[in-house]
Amino acid sequence: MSVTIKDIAKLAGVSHTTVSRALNDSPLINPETKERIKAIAGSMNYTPNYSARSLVLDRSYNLGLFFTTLHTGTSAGFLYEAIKGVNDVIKDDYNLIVRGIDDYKSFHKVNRKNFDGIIVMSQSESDQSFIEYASDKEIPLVVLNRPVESVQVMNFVPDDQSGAYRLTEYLVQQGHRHIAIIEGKQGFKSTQARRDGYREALRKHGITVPEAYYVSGNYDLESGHAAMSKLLELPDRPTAVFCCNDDMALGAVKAVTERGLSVPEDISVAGFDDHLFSAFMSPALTTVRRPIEELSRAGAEKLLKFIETKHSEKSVVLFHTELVIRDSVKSI
Amino acid sequence: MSVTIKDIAKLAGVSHTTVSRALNDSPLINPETKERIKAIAGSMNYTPNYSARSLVLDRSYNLGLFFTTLHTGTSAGFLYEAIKGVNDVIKDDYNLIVRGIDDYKSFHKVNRKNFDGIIVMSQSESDQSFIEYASDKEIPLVVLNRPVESVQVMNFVPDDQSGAYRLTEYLVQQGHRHIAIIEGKQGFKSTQARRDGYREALRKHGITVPEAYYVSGNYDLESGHAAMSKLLELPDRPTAVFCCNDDMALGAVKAVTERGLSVPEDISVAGFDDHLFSAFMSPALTTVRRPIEELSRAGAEKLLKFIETKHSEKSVVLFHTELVIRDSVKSI
DNA sequence: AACAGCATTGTTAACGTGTGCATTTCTATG
DNA sequence: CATAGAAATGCACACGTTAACAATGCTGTT
Repeated sequence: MSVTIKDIAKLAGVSHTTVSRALNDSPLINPETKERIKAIAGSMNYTPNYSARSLVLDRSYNLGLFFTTLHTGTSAGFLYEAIKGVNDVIKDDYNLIVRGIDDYKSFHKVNRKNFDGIIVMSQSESDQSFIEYASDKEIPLVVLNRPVESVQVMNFVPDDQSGAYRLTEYLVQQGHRHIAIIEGKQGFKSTQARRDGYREALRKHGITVPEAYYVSGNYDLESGHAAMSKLLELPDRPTAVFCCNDDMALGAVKAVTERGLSVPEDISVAGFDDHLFSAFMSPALTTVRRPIEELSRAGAEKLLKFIETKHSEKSVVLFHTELVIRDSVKSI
Repeated sequence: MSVTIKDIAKLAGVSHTTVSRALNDSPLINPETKERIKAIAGSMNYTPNYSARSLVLDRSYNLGLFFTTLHTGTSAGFLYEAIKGVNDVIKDDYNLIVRGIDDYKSFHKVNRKNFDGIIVMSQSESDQSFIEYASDKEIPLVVLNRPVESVQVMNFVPDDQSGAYRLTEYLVQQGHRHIAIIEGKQGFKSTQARRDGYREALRKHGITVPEAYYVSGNYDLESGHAAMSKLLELPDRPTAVFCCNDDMALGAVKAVTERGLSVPEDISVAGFDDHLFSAFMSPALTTVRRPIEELSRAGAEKLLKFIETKHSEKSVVLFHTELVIRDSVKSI
C-alpha cells in the first residue's frame, strides 16, 4: 500500500493536518517543522493521492482536447499540431484527454467533476449540441477553429476565408480565370469559409465559373485524387485548381501526373494548411498557412487562466492566415 | 452542487448503500427497488464522482500512452495511428493521457494511484529507466515498438529488420548494387534495426558499399532532403537510396528533382512506414508497411486484459512488416 | 506574575462512494 | 403459530486529503 500523509505524520510525530500544511506551503506552520516533514516525505517517496485531492478540492486536473470527430476528415498533421500546442502549455500539471466528440453516446459523463476544462477543436456544427451542453454545465470552455455565436465562449479562429480569398486573388493575378475548387468535407465550417473566400475573390474580379468547377472532397488524399480526375475530364478544363487542404492537393497533383500532364505547366494547383510535407512536394505547393499549433497554444493558455480566475468573457480572436507562394502555380 | 447518491437515497427512501447496490448491479438488492432507484438516478442525470470511486476502489481509470519523446523524431502519422489504435479499444471507459516521457522532470508522479496502466510507444533506449521504474512500481505496462529484455513486460514489435532486409533484397533483385541508406534518428532502435536489415541483405549478396553511402537523417523531411543532397554530390553516386522512413523519402525525392534529375530514372528511392501520403507521391513510393495502428490496438487490448486479470506474462509479439512495391524503384 | 495576542498544532468533519457485518423483513416449512 | 433460513436493507467505517474551528504554546507588554 502506498505512503499516505498519515504514515508521514506518525514518523514526524505530528498530526496529518500538519503534514498537509507542510506539503501545501501553508503559512500556518513553523518553517522548521515544515522542512522536517518535507524531508521525511521525500525519503518515503510520497506522492499525493490525486483522487482524494480531487474529491476534496472538487477538481479533476483533467483537460479535454475534443475534436468534432477523429474518424474522418481529421488529418494526422492537424491532430499532431493541436496536441503539441496544448501540451506545450499544460506540461504535466494536467492530464490531457484526447477524444472525438462523436465517440460519446451521451454527454452526461462530461461534467465538472471529470474535467476542469475543455478545449473543443471544432470542425463542424455537428458538435454544437456538445458546446451548448458544456457551456450550460459551466465547464470552462474554449472553442478553436470555428466561430460560435450562440454561446458565451472564448473563440480562436484561423481566418480561413481571407486566406482563401488571398490565394484565389493570387491565382487571378497570375492570369488564371478558369479556376476550380476541390472543397473539403461537406458540413465542415472550414469548408464553407474557404469556399466563401474563393467565391468572394472571383466576384471581386468579375469572374464566373461553371458549376462543374465546384467538386467535393473529404479532406483526404483519395478524395483529392478523385476530384481532380473529374476536373481533368471536363471539356473546358480549369487552368488552376484550389484544393481546400494540402492532403487533397497531394492527391490532385498525383492525378495530374498520372495522366501524363504536369503541374504547374499544364494545370496549376494550390492547397491550404501548409502541412510539413507541402514544401517538399514536387512541385513545392503554393498554399495558405494556418497556425494550428499557435492557436492551440493560445487556447490552452486562455483556458488555464479561466480555470484559475473563474472568469471568462466572450471573445473571438482571429488568427492570421498567410499566403505561402511556392512552385505549383504558373503565371499565364 | 452535483447530484450524489445521497440525494437519490433521500428521494427513493432508502440508504445510500442501497443506491450504490442498485447502480452497480449488485446481487444484494430487490429488482423492483433497483429499477426504481435507477429511474430516479436517470431523471436526475446522476453521474458518479470518479474521484470518490477511484479513491475507494484504488483505481484511476487513466491509461497513459507515452512516447519516448514528442519533441523530435516523432512524425504526425505515427502519433495519429497510435492514438487511433488505442482509442478504438478503450473508447470512453478510460481516459487516454498522451505524453512524452522526456516531459517528466521526475517519474514519481507516475504511479498506480494515477494510472491503471501504461502503454509505452518506445522509440529509443532513452526511455529504459522509465520502463524499469514503471515495472518496479508494478504498474501494468505494455511496450510497443522496441523489444525490451531486461524487464518482464509484454512487447509488441514491428519486424523492422526483416522489412528493411526485404526491401534491400528487392533493390538488389532490380539490379542495384550501389545502394545507399539515409538512416533515422541516431539512438533510436528502429534506426538500428533498419540499418541491420539493410546490411544483412547486402552481405547476403556479397555487396560492399562505401562508408559515404551511410548518411544520417532525423526521420523528418528536411533531414531527408539534406542527406540526399549529400549523396548526390558523391563521385560514385548511388543508383538507389533506402530512406529509413517515408518523410525522409519525400525530402530525398525533392532534392533529386531540384537538381533536374528524376526518380526513378536517374536514381531509385525507397522508404519505410507506408504513410498515407506515400501512395500519392510522384512517383508513388516503394516502401515497407508498418502496422502501427494494429500494433497499438493489440497493445491496448492486452493491457486491458492485464488490468482486469491482474496477470501478465513476458511475451514478444512480432508484427509482420510488408514490402509495398510502387513506382519509385527502377529495374536496371 | 498576569494577561493579551499571535503562532502553531490538533480535532473533527467533510468530500462521494463502496463494502463488511449487523439488523430487519420476508417466505417456507412443520 | 413458531421457527429457520434467505433476501433485502442499513449502519458504520474506510479510502486520503483539505480546511474550519478549537486548543495549546509562546512571546511581549504592563
